[in-house]
Amino acid sequence: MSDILAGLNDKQLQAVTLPRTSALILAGAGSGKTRVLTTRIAWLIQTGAISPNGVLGVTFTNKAAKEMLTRLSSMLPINTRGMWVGTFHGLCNRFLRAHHREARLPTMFQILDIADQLSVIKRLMKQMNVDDEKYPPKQVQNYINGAKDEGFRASSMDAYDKHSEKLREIFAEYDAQCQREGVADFAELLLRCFETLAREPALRSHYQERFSYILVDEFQDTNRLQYQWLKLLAGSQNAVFAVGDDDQSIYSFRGARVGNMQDFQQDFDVKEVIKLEQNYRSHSNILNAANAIIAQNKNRLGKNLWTAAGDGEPIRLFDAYNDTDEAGFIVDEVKALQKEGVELQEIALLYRSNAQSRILEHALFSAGLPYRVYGGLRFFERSEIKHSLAYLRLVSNPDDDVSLLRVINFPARGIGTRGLEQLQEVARGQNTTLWQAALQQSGKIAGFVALIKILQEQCQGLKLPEMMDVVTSMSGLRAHYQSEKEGEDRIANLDELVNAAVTFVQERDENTLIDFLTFASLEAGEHQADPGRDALQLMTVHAAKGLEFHTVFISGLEEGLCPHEQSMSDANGLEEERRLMYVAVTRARRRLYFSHAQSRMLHGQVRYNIPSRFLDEIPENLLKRLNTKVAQKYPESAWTEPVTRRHETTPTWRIGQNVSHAKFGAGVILAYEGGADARVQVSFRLSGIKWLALEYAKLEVEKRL
DNA sequence: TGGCCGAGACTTTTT
DNA sequence: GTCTCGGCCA
Repeated sequence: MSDILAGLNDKQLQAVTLPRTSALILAGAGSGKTRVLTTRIAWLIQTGAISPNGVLGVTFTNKAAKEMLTRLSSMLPINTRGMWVGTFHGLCNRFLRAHHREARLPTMFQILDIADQLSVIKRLMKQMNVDDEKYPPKQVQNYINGAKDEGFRASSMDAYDKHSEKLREIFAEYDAQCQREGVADFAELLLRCFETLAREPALRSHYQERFSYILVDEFQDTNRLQYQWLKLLAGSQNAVFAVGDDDQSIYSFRGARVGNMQDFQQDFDVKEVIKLEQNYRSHSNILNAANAIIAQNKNRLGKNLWTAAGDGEPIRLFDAYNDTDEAGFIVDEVKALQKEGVELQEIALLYRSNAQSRILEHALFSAGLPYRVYGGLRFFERSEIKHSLAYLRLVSNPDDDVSLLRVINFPARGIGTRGLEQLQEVARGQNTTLWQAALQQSGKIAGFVALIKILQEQCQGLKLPEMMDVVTSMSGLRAHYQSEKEGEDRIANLDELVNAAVTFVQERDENTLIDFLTFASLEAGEHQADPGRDALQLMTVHAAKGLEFHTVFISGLEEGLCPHEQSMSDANGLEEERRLMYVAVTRARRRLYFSHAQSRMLHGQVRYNIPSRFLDEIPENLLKRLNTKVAQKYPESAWTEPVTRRHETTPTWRIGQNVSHAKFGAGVILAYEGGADARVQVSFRLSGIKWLALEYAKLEVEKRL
């Protein structure tokens, strides 16, 4: 009937044109998930089922939200600007700004990122005299965020001993402190929105009536709170269209709950589960490998990818002598691919952990190959940017203690630790913010107060980019960096911040300071600039999710790295590692390389790892082994045949690891010798130091608590 | 106040 | 191996 449906396959079409009921779309990698999602919205609007206002579209990343809106406006002649399509956090923020009174937040509340949050926690703990050895601030932060992700406040947390009581107490104090300062952390945005909707029937029914169609992307990544939030907005009437892939759930460590997919079918009485299994990305050798790997997982809804595109090339497997050798191999292959005409930006080097990138970078750098590493500091996380934003935040809300502390003595104005301690003392005594306490001070602190007041006056009526200029100059930031030896980059970034403000004002109609500050918090910017240049893409497997490349190298496929040693002890952890492998494999369109190294330098130690068990799970006929090169390159003595046999749960050994032996009891590994008859030196608690041949001695990894 | 040094960490991180 | 953090000193 209309051309927006043209080219959809049967399953996609079925999903797009479902009647108004809740449905679960199991969308495999490369199955056209985003297309289905956006076409569904377009179809609903086009057929008159709903107006653009009645749609709620939720994603996890700004990128995905933007992509949906862009595609939508290319399909339909509508203005997408006012539509409620965005990230969980973005939409909740929008709600909280609109209903700040009901949500009990100040008009200009500001958003804390993880670093800001940590500094609040540290400060608070110092104030409360909590021992940070016993309660590492990072752990406290995880505790608080974990609780909020589950929908809990301090008051509903269990405490069964001194330790958990203390944590709960810090949690409560932390929330009180944020409330005083008028700031909200990421999890707070969601929780506060949820609580407000739950508490205010009028608001709730307003939104429930408005959003009769709710669409959710990456449903497998939702946490408990997000699930409850969706449930609340759906009420008993609205249709939730949940798109996700349980096999690509790789964020459980951040609170994602795959189980939400099962719960969803129950709670929303889902009659329609549609599987999108046709893959439009890869050749079938790649898909068959992915299918074979993921089939080993017991806990899944079940799905098998297929393609009409033919077998394609075999997957190339390289057995490296060590990590340098592995990197050298990749460099050689990349050069060959380059000669074949493959663009560098179409080639990805994936690894399990960031630490692995260094050696690859080194090899690429020596070979003169341009590359781009994802995952470093993002634009809005840079210190000079955070400093100037802190001034801006103070202009907008001087009660923001985090920002005040960040810049009260930066650039240095002679306000030392003692002065600050005194200030904090006063604030604590009066139960107010640092700013309120600072207003009563004289001397240097009064000077700072005056500066902020002047900035506030000067910014009155200015446009955003002009404000930036005023603030960075008058605060002395610019001058400070100009006098710094290595300050050029920082100055350039400050200029870039002004540019960002210009673009922000142009792209959206918003022009207010608070909108920009919110934008800066919720969208931390690109991981690295310079995307125009043709360069290899280096990133973790996590970062690669959602992307695709002509060629993919997956390196470090060794037990202990992938699966990671800290995840392989329990079944759930191992299954998630396998999903990670599945995600990695399905990134490749045409060519896929696996590599592993017999030894590699990790944490300053040489470690000898056996090949990843995931390699064993791939049918041999899909693989092409490329071992010959290494055998020639290295002398007989140094080269040992790749280990292919192995029992189910062979651990990898490293120095310092706790192990236990049937006869000798518990001990610690002192040294390790690799090779054909690998042996370890163990210091046993009761029986002293011994060398043990790994082939015979039954050593077991000591279980962690 | 800044800089230097030693200790300890160190999986992944959409907002 | 390399980065960050905290303590201590000039």
